Amino acid sequence: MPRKQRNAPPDPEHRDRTRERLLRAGGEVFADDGFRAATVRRICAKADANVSAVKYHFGDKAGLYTAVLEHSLSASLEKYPPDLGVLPHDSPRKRLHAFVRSFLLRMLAEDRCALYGRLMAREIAEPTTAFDRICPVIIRPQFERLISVLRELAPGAGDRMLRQSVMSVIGQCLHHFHAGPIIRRLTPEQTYGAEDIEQLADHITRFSLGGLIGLSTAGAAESRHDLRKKTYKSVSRDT
Amino acid sequence: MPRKQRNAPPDPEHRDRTRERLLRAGGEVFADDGFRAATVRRICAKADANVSAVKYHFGDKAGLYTAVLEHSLSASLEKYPPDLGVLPHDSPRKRLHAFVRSFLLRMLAEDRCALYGRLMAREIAEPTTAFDRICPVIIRPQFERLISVLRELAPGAGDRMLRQSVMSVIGQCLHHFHAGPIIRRLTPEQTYGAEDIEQLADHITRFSLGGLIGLSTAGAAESRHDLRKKTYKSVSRDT
DNA sequence: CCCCTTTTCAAACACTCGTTTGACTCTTTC
DNA sequence: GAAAGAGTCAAACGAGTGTTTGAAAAGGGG
Repeated sequence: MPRKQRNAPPDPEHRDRTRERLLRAGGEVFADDGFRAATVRRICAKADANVSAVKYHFGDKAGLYTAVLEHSLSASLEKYPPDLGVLPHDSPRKRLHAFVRSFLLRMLAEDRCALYGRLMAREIAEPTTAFDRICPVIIRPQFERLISVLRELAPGAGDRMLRQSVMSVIGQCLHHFHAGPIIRRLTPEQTYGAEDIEQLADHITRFSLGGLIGLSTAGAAESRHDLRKKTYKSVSRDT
Repeated sequence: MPRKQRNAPPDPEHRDRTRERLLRAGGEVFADDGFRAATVRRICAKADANVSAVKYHFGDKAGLYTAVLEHSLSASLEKYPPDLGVLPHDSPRKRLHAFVRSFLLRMLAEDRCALYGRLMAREIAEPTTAFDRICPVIIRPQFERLISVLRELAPGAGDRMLRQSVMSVIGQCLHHFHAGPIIRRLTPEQTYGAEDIEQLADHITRFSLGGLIGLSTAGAAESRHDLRKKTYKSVSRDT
């Protein structure tokens, strides 16, 4: 519903649609700076709109933010569907690769459709009031989906091991977003073009596959008493 | 040099040392909120000091921040030395475990000595002007040290694989700090007591050891053409 | 004694933030 | 043409921020 009620815009040439320009500019600024650091003035300047337009169209800054979230969610799901073309009966490792790849693409792709992934990543690092609505419908399902994939890859693993493995996979992916500027400085060889993301998805997938195997097999054998110096009483194997 | 020149404090009972109270309060607030979100008024309230004390003792907010950085660095190195008692001729996997464990402890320990790790983690996610001074003396050496450990664990690995494996290890550790609140909500079973950190260090170490093995061996065998659907022209094996 | 330095304090300054106001333009409807 | 609504705009408001000011307190040295 881009055309509002029935009144035409005041300036038919400049094609009003201030609301949509605000959504677009807001998405970029929120994704770059996060909710708190982003300013409505910067968003409005980028959208070539007056500051009071935020109040008129969205109520306030938080209203614009939630509108941006919902708007970019649909745009992202359109381009990067949850499974990225992988069927549920594909091999688990193939589904793990699809998960990692889509996760990375949603955050790191220079495409505008990657806005939602960046917003989610910021929401994880610095939750806003919108997190309560996002968690059960976005975060939680992805968490459960990844856990089911990992469970197939490590059939004997216990719940704690699976939970922590999910964190290991997610942590690897998110790190390249949150620490992106630092990584670029520390290792300028690492770039984030389309091919780099594909290669990175391969790396994280293989690294995680190996990690799961390492957890399942070598766990009790040697690293147990080799790693620890003072073996705490806890650390009961959870498999 | 806590005692300044030669004059005693104006209030001998209340034990001046405003400067040290500011350092302590500043460390907590900066670690909790990050440099930008932290406010000097909150720090001064916590330190029971006047706002202008920041200007007097440290020049400005940035001066207090760098002073906090240097002050907490020494306190952290005292309790969590770089190698945590691991000798350079220990086995590489033992050194990897020591690295991960000290990395986690420096961030997640409830101890006040973990301030510096938290400050570093915030600096990685949101660099300040102090990052330029910190990078070559703190970040870079840790990066190189971890790379040398991983190189021993995967002798045939190429530079790119090693770099990305470093990011995989660091990313796993940092995730538990940055996403801590979300993890606690998503999986309340995960806590971060002293024993939990030890167990977490075990998990990340084993996961990463397995990941390195998986990268070195299974790399070319199957996952190569199994994972990819449209095989980009890049992705030259770097081993 | 007065002068000097060090340190503290309440108050204000200059700035940015999100938000609000009231008038204004333009279109549609009666 | 008049009334009403949709949308925009410059300007200001109030609350926050980091920073600065100028005076006052306190002790040491001449």
